[in-house]
Amino acid sequence: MRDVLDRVGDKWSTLLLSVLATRPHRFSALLRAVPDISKRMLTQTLRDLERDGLVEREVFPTKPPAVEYRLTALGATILEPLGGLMAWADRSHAAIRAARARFDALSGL
Amino acid sequence: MRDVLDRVGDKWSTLLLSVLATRPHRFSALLRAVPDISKRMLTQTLRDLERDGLVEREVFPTKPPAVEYRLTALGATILEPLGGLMAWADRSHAAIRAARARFDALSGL
DNA sequence: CTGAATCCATATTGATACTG
DNA sequence: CAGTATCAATATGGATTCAG
Repeated sequence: MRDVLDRVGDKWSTLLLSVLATRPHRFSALLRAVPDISKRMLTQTLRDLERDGLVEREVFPTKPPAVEYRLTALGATILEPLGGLMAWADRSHAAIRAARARFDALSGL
Repeated sequence: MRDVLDRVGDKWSTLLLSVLATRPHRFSALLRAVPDISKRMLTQTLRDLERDGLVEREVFPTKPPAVEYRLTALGATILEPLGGLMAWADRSHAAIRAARARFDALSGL
């Protein structure tokens, strides 16, 4: 349970799942689609998602090789609950920012 | 957006929110309710949740002092989307474990 | 193009000891 | 009881380099 949510809560994992929700992407396309992710973290996060069966990897034996990543059926099922959470974050970010400002103001006294 | 989800994805934050969902708890009660969390991480996570306005802290000026933590109205609103994700994790953990076993078996060849 | 391997700086965390 | 302070161990992430 904990380690399942650990991945869900991972910054890059959620971003990658969101991007792959629209359509399959190649490695380099993901690199461009997710600003600030390093090649290293992209590889590692994709491996984790693949290991968990949320993403699948297809290699096209062209030269140079192309690799496409797509959501699996299982991976698609997480989009709804994940979307619920992102919607909450969207609804609440104003309130959260306000709370942070209040808190920080009081801390600095 | 990212930093909002960062907290949501945090292992201890989600656990604490779940525990506080049932009823307010005192510091030491939380320490007992969440196995393996250290005093240090409990303090820090509670501060973060308080700063974000999801949890509030009430000090009773007794001797020795007692401090109670409870969900705020905002904090209560996250329970539903969070529950959705935990339900997903619950539904999917078998499939995920199977996927991991498959993946690890192939990796070890 | 896709990725593995290495090196290194920094961030997180646990353990411990101390305080109001 | 409810923290804070400090230190040491570890984990994490970026940059770089190399390879199929």
